[in-house]
Amino acid sequence: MPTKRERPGRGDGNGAGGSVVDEAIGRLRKRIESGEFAPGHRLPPEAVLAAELELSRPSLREAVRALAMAGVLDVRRGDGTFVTDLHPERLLSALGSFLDLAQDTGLEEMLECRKVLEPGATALAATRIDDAALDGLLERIERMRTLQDPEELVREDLAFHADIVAAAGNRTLSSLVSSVTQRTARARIWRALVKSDVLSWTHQQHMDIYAALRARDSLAAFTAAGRHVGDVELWVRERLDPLRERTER
Amino acid sequence: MPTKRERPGRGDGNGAGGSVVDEAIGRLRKRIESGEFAPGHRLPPEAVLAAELELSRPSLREAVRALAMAGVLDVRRGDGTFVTDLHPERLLSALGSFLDLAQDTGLEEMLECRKVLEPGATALAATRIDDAALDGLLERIERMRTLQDPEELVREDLAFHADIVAAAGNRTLSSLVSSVTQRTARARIWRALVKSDVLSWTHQQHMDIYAALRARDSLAAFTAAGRHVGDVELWVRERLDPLRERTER
DNA sequence: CTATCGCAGACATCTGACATCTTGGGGCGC
DNA sequence: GCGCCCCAAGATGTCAGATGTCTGCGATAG
Repeated sequence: MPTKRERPGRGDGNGAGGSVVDEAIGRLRKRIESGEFAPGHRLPPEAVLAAELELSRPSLREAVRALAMAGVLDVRRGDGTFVTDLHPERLLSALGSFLDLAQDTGLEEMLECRKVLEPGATALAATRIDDAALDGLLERIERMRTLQDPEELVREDLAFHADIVAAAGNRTLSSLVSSVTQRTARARIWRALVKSDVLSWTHQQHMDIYAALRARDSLAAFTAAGRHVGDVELWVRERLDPLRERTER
Repeated sequence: MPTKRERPGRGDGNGAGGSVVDEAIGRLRKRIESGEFAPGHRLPPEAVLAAELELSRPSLREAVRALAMAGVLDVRRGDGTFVTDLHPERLLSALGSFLDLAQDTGLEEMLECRKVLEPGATALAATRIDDAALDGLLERIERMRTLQDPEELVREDLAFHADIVAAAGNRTLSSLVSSVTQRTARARIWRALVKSDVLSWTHQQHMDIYAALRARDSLAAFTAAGRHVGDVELWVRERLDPLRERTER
């Protein structure tokens, strides 16, 4: 029997699975991989494509919608369906936009990822950051001293770290970090935690990181970022653990 | 008409956008976020859900398919549609499988990400790895000495590093690394590069990493992994650059 | 008590049609 | 001749209805 089509557990759904739609996704994927549908390419109208793949338009639309969700295709109403630029950061950001649905139990894992990512990214940034970006960072630090609204403050803190990673000049790395960071940024979580005592030590640590970057000192940047994230992790953990016991079933 | 439905730019497709389907995706997302649809929960039949959201079944199916692709929903034919466990690694691996569609120009960025990720992950693994995992690593190293087929060898090398990251005990971190690593693992690229001279230094470096892990020495593990990835980067770069000039348009 | 059969429910898919938006060209006025 | 406006073609967006097929569980017979 050539195609017995047993069910491979349908692990994550994509690939060439048992359904017509999954198979269409796989076929479209292959045609993109092969270069037949290059980045920026406009693919045939839905009706034509559906005929080629031998399925109905609604089913094709499901496949296209799925690929659009993954950041691979870009459908423009009234115009056509196009292949995106397929830049890693686009695919990663599509991925990351769903990461904040993760269970709260994953928060510690996320923080641990930050602990791995940010020191390296900051060290990398120290070798490449330009003066304009440095001035911007200093500006953000100063602004954080004046802000009172916790939500605004968290946003600014996030932007501070995002700017640093962006200064590393690796957009893939940026997307990776933002995927993880965004997850820890749920306002509703932080709002209950943020108190006035945060500013005291975060400000100093931000200044340490800034100074290391200004000096283009990778090692110091690595150390400062590592300590900062580590302290944040401790701070969050000791405030979250008692809260978790209460919500335990 | 009550809902004027203006278009807010339709950023990357998801969220509550201009189309009925996008809005349905956003609404389902919110209901999952709010806890109304908890992990493992079975959501209403398509017909009922379509009625609730005030759209047709094909459109609802597009939304459901998109969320299934993102690893948020799990549709079982003949049974129903369920919310997955929403573990970060599931969400990451679901859309992460599309990362290898990224343009080849991103390969250097990917390697740089590995340079940031692997040392930290390896250092973390040094604090948590158990003896069984260590034995498994040694076994892989030995197996790599005997293998000849480049493809098999690359696969084994990948598994070696994946096992280390897995030993760090952070599944989110594992998925993150595998997203990046998998991208650099395109067999067609490596097959042209791998030569017999690879084994000499990779074997020694793998042994260094193994020794550091066995000693539970985080710092040594960090250093060894960093040097290994750095050397791989250099090795790839000096073999890829001349090849790139040739394929330049 | 167990194993098998059958039915109801749920997803899978198709056919066909209509609505709406984008785009580019033709007609009109200047 | 040049530029603006309008409209028609094409593409996606959405819907309705109908039928196939599989899963899971209860009923039934051994």
